[in-house]
Amino acid sequence: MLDIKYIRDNLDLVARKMTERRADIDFAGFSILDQKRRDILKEVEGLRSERNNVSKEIGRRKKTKEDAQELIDQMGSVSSRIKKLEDELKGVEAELNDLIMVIPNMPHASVPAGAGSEDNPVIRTWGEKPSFNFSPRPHWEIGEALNILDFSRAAKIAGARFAVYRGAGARLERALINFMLDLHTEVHGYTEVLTPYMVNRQAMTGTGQLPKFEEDLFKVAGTDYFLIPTAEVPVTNLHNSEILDERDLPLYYVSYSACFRAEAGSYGKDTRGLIRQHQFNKVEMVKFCKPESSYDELESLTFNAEEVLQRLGIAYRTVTLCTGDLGFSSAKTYDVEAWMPGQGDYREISSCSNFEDFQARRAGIRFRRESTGKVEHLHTLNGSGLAVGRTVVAVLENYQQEDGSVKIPEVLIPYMNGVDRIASIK
RNA sequence: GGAGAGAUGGCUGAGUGGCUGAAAGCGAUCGCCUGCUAAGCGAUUGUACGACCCAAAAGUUGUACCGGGGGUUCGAAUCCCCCUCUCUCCGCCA
Repeated sequence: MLDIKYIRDNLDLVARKMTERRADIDFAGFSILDQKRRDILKEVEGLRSERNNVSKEIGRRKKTKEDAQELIDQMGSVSSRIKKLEDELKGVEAELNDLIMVIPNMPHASVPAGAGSEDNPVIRTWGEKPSFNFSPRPHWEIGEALNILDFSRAAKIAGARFAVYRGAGARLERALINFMLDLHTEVHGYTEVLTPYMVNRQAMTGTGQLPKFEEDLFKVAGTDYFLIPTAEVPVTNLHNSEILDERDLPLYYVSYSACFRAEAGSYGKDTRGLIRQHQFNKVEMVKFCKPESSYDELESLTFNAEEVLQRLGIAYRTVTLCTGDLGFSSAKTYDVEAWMPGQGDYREISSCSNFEDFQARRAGIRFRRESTGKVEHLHTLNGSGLAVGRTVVAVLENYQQEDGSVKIPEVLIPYMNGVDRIASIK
């Protein structure tokens, strides 16, 4: 969330940025509630102060056996007035909170204005798209022909938007997970964590999935648990309500997790294949850092994600999300899009974001700056490193051979127990 | 699932109705002392939200906060109720 004082002092700027983001926020209502809250607070605090003083005097008189009944009677009415104001205050604060929690983050000054994904500028491209002397097939055809992906049996046991991996397919998914985790822990300096896949409402609120996007989540019936849509949620919330030491920053975490998304509102989109599943695997990088370094950290985070594709030898491009395409909690996001020959298009395979202090304020994640002794909200970032299912898509489609087999990228061969090609047995 | 014990500041831990934002110890920071280190001595060691002041910072001041929520009371860390979490024992279980 945004700092309430910041909104109050920069109302016009915030309102303008929210329009760019296409977020419809009731700022007039905000101002009224904010003023009302402070008015009530002023009165109630004055009365509480009075009550504290008089109560002390009552205590003193009782000790010296003086009569205090008059003061006690007097405080009775003050207390009931306080109670009434406190109830009122609670209501106003709840309303104000409801409003503030659905205001998205402010886009960073470097984020280009735009309406949607078609306005995202490409900032770099890497690698050569493979050329085929046959027409490249989509991964679901390759995978089903090799009997390594099975969508119809997945539909039988779960439904649409699920997949069963089999044999070398399952091994490929696992190989990619291990390859990515090893790269980020051994080369890029991240600490691996393995977290719960279900979290409570507070954690979901901390990273911004709640209260606004509950319909995108799976909720576990009969409990107050939600299935995580990304490891960002448990990992970022690892430090919620903490004050970290400045010397411990930056913190780098990498976490493999299954991810669960309801995909409400995406009916008809990517209905075939592994691109859009209710459950998929992802290796996620999360950083906690000081405000002054978060944009440098965003660059290195994005390069860390890109390096996975470079080592796999898969062409990609990186785009900056424009204001209209930016996620709710993000101040700036780069999407890395891998070339997928079977789709004939670049597809998002990683999304790297700087949330600045937006999540840190929601989740209460702070650090103490040694030079001033003051606590400040730190900055959080995260990025996929990478979405594993989509990486399988990229490998199958980029490394497909005319005979229907799929070569295994060099770096994955050790993770595939020496297998360098997936071919159908018959 | 049953029975019991707990939750207090960076940590340990006192505190059973008012003088407690909270003893004491540890740790940390600064200073003194000191060939070096250690020891010793002294000081410091909240967070949030308001108000005042204000370019800002600083400062002054008020309120709240002892797991979370509600209640009793003139007054609650302290009494009562509900919830969450942790620990121990029994049962069950991968």
